Amino acid sequence: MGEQGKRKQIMEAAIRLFAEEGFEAASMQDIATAAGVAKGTMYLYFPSKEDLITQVYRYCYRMDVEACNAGLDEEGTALDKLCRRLDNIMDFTLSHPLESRIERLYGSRPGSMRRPGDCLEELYEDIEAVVEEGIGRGELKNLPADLLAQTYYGIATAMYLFFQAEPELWQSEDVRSRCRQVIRDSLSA
Amino acid sequence: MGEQGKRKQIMEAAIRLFAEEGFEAASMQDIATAAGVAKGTMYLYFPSKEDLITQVYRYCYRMDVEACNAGLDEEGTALDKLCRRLDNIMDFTLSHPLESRIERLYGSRPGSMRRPGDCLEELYEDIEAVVEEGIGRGELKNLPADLLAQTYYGIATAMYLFFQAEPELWQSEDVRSRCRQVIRDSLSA
Amino acid sequence: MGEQGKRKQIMEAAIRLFAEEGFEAASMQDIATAAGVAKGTMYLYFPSKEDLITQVYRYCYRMDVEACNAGLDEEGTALDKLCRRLDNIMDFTLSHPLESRIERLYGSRPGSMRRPGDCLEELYEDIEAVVEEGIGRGELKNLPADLLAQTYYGIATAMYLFFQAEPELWQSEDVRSRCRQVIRDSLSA
Amino acid sequence: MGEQGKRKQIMEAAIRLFAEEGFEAASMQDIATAAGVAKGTMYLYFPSKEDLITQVYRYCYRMDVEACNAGLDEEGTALDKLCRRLDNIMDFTLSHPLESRIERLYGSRPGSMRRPGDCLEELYEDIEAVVEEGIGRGELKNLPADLLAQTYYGIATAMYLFFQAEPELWQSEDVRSRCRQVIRDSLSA
DNA sequence: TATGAATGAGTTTTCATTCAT
DNA sequence: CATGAATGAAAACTCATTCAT
Repeated sequence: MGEQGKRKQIMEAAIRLFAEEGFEAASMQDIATAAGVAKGTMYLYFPSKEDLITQVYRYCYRMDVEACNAGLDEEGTALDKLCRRLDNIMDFTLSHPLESRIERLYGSRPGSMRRPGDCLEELYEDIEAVVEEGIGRGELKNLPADLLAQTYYGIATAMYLFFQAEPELWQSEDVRSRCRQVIRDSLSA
Repeated sequence: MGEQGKRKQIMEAAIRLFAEEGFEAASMQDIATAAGVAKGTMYLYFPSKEDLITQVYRYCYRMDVEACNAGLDEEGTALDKLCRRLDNIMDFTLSHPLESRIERLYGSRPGSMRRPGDCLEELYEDIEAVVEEGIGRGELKNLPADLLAQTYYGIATAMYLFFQAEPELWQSEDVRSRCRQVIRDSLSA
Repeated sequence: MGEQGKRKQIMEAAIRLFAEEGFEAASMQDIATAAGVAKGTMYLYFPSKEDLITQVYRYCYRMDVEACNAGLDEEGTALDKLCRRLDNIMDFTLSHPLESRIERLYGSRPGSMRRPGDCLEELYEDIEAVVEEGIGRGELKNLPADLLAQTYYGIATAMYLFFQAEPELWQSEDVRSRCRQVIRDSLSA
Repeated sequence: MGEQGKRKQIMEAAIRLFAEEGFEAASMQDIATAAGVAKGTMYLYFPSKEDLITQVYRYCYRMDVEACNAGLDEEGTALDKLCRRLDNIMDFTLSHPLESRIERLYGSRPGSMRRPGDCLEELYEDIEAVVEEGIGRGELKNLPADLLAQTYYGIATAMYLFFQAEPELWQSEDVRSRCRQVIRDSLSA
């Protein structure tokens, strides 16, 4: 028992410390201590700190992608899908603030542009696919699909940053529907 | 001559290295070398690295704020002001990619929420003031002013990140007007 | 094996270098090299240079106190105790010149008066207790006990500094008895 | 005016800062600032910090020697001279605590044994001359003259350290005469 | 003479990584 | 597998000293 439990302990401690202190300020020793393992043990599961960071990021990113894509195919139109996605994002973000902070920290990491494959690509592709279809159908504005996708992502990010600070506001169905309306208005043709 | 030239050299080297490598990865020695001064000279102009970071940030931030607010009062409605602001942001960002990167890096620094007075406050206040007025006049959607302001900011950020990658697209008046339309649609009542 | 051997190596190297070069002039690197360990290893055993200094001092001080107090209760009168103590001091000092130099260096460190608990207190108290008793019995001169104690300490220090330079002289029982006589004459009523 | 005034300002500031902070902790900049001159000016009057330290020490030392020797030839016996000297030391020390602190600091500087000519030699020689004569006359104990001189010096130092802490005690003629008696008893044959 | 900006060697300290047990 | 002592490269910062003005 616990063979891969160690790995999980390390990941969880790393998520918390990276989110709270940042990737540089959290030391391998800090994480080891928080995870209840020895420093050397870290290197049995992750070949380097850089690797740990990447794996932590990918893990958070994957959680996010999956949470965001949940139930999208139940929706008909592109706008419905994007609004559903907003709900998903918000749920994920409010229930997993550490993981969503990791994503943001990693995204603004210097040199992140030099790490192709790491960053947001799949997420953007998923959104872009929906957006492209919507543009094709004349449902969405006629702008480059990646621009629209990025715009959508920007709005969603703005909103979850806002509601992270005031989570109870998002409980109001009225507020939620008006937020969806912002999405609809901004993107629809 | 050159007395305060040294200070400028250091600031410029710091802006470039911080933007390219990040605040932690760029060492004082790196910056000194890039600025063509000795390590010790850095400390004649900036008492500590943290202080250098703060001053670099404030300098970039101030440039940004001033560029963004230029000519806003020539515009009548809140939406006009916000669209003009989008143009300003885009101009600033395309002509000063390093400075605008510094701003983003600083904003996502760990512990940045604990540094009051440093971060974006004035910028948000400027936007919020416009937004609030627009809401009051029934011109903008009836949502919390800070949420609308943050949404606007999110869209603008999304757009400038997009156009930084494809700057020539922003040259098209057609694209520009459709971008403005996204702003209008998303915020107007 | 050798686990706490490292700590000892470091302490010994530190004692030698501090005694020879002084606390400021001996760098952590110097001491590490002399101890045959890496710089980083120093910080496994001592959290800072200041801490190393304090621990080195306390170690020397404790050796001294214990050596000086040995067998004092075998002596009857205050003067006998103080003469026995002189023998002890001299033995300690001649056999541990580095340790006794550390004590003097530390005592004359700037700011040492601001470090209560560090400096000589117990040593003085021990002497003072003997002196006070001797004054009470009319055996010693009627002067403030702390003045007499300090005077005794001054004589003893003067003597060990002298005999450190000419150790073979102290081998002469004749010289020793005349030194004791100096103590007796100076303090007795 | 003030040509050599600068030199004096620097010396006085150095005496104060060295006495208060120690030779290493007081920086050339600190002293320059305290003296009201520019850093570069320091080097017009003193070729190096080490040299400044030495000159400061010699200045204090000379003051001390002169103050201590004052009026000695008015006294007849060796013991009278040594008691008079004690008065002189005490007066000097109580009126010039900084200068006397400098002497002590310098004396316990590491490497001071490697600086022949700097340290106490003349002072000891003066005392030794008196002591030798006293031994020759049978007035003082038959011990090596340098040992007796050092003992005398140790007692005097102990006393002035004591009375620096409680200066008003030294005002009592009774206390003073008993202190002189300690000197007499300890040294006389 | 006087200045103070500039220098760079040197200091303390941290931390990712290795490896013998 | 797990440990944690040991390492040393690298970082921030200080300060005596120089030198152009």
